[in-house]
Amino acid sequence: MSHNLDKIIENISIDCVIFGFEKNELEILLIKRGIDPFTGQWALPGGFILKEEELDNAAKRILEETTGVENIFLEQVAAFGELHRYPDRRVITIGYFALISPENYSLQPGIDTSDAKWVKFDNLPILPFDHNEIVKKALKKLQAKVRNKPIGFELLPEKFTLTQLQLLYEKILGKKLDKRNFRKKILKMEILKKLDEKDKTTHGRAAYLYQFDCNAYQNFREMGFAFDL
Amino acid sequence: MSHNLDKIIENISIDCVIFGFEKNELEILLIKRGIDPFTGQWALPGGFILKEEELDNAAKRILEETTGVENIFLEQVAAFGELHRYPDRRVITIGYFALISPENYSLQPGIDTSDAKWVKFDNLPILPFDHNEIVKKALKKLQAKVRNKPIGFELLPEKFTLTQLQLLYEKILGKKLDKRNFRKKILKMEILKKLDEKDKTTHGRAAYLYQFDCNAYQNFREMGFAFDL
DNA sequence: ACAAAAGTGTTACTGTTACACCCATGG
DNA sequence: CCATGGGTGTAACAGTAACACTTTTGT
Repeated sequence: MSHNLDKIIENISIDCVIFGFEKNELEILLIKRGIDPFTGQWALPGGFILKEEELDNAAKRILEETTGVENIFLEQVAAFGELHRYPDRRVITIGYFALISPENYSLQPGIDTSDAKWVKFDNLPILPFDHNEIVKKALKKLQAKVRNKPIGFELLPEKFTLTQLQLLYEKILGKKLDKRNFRKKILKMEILKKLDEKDKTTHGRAAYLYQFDCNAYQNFREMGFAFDL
Repeated sequence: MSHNLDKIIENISIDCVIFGFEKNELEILLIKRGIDPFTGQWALPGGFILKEEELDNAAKRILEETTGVENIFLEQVAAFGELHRYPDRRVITIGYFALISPENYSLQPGIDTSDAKWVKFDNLPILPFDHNEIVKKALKKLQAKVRNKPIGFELLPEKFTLTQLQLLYEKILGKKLDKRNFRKKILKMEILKKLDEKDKTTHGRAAYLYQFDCNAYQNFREMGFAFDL
């Protein structure tokens, strides 16, 4: 059921790019639109801002209402305002993005949405509006972020192997990394706790599981890496 | 004279953070508001988007109409949408920023603007709306940019000394840099042409003047520095 | 001749890259 | 016992950081 038109700002919307990582694949969360324009097409979860609502809250609310994913931290990407990006009238949209671990959330399509699913990033279809543009920019932002701050906590299950973590980085950056160098680098940060358990689901030798050390991790993220002149 | 209200989108505005560098000081371009709210106060140049206008063009037009500065490249910072940032009604603003060399532009206050001037960044007054927030975020973006790509072309006069360039970097980054290391680093990029002329306006020993080598500079900027994992 | 700013190299250290083999496990 | 993926070290190289004195010029 759509929101009352009186309560929304007609010319500004929000669209969310939600990245997930599952079965060693980078994914993105799409919804099937339940209203015009583009009813029935897969698109980014999005919606309009209420007149009395902060932007960040609007993003959270819209994501929850359309996909059931709640209580996550969304970050702004940019505003997108091409003249005819929205067919009916002039609508400028503000892109948001987030990283989550799909297995921790169950999808429940809601307002204006008839379905919701994770799609492999590599198989992303052509999306309506300028949604492919938004995804592209969100990915760039994510790549820039990965170079500055450690990432992964949000995308991986609680326990994971170093190989999984490396695959995640490779998917985000779109290139292969050296196993030994990657491990050295990531372990030197001292944000990982090695567990006694091993992951036995894989074929060959069992791999040790790791956990993020939340305190160290948070410190690191707040400071960022120092890329100083 | 204000634009016709029918032609603008009421709920979305643009505000511009224009950085300059003059007499070894980082500056910012402010206008004196000629209309409510906040008539008579110094603020960022800003205005509303026309219904049939691209965002980037709107930013250019607004900057030109309010300050006389034209034909420069503006880059988006972010959208700012706090509930009561604009007193009369809900207005979400999109921040833009640019770097220019003040001496190359003459200021001509225009629409809705009674004056325009450069203000030292260190003496920035308290600005109306959330303009101080916008400036803060624009500076962060500028700092991030400086770490990725060479900068300066836009902010310095055609001919400049290495000391001037270093001061510019120090002002942007807000810290002292080592003279020898700075020179080594910047010269190794091979984006500067050493001239035969010297700058005799200073007190002590005269310094050689340099120019940017536009081709090399553009290449460098497009590629960015490689901060690879 | 003195005050002011320009210019210039070296060394130690730190981080990055490239690279190949043995190990544990399940089937 | 073999196929599969896990795990490990080192050496060359590149970049960064710390550091102080001499040179040129105008007054």
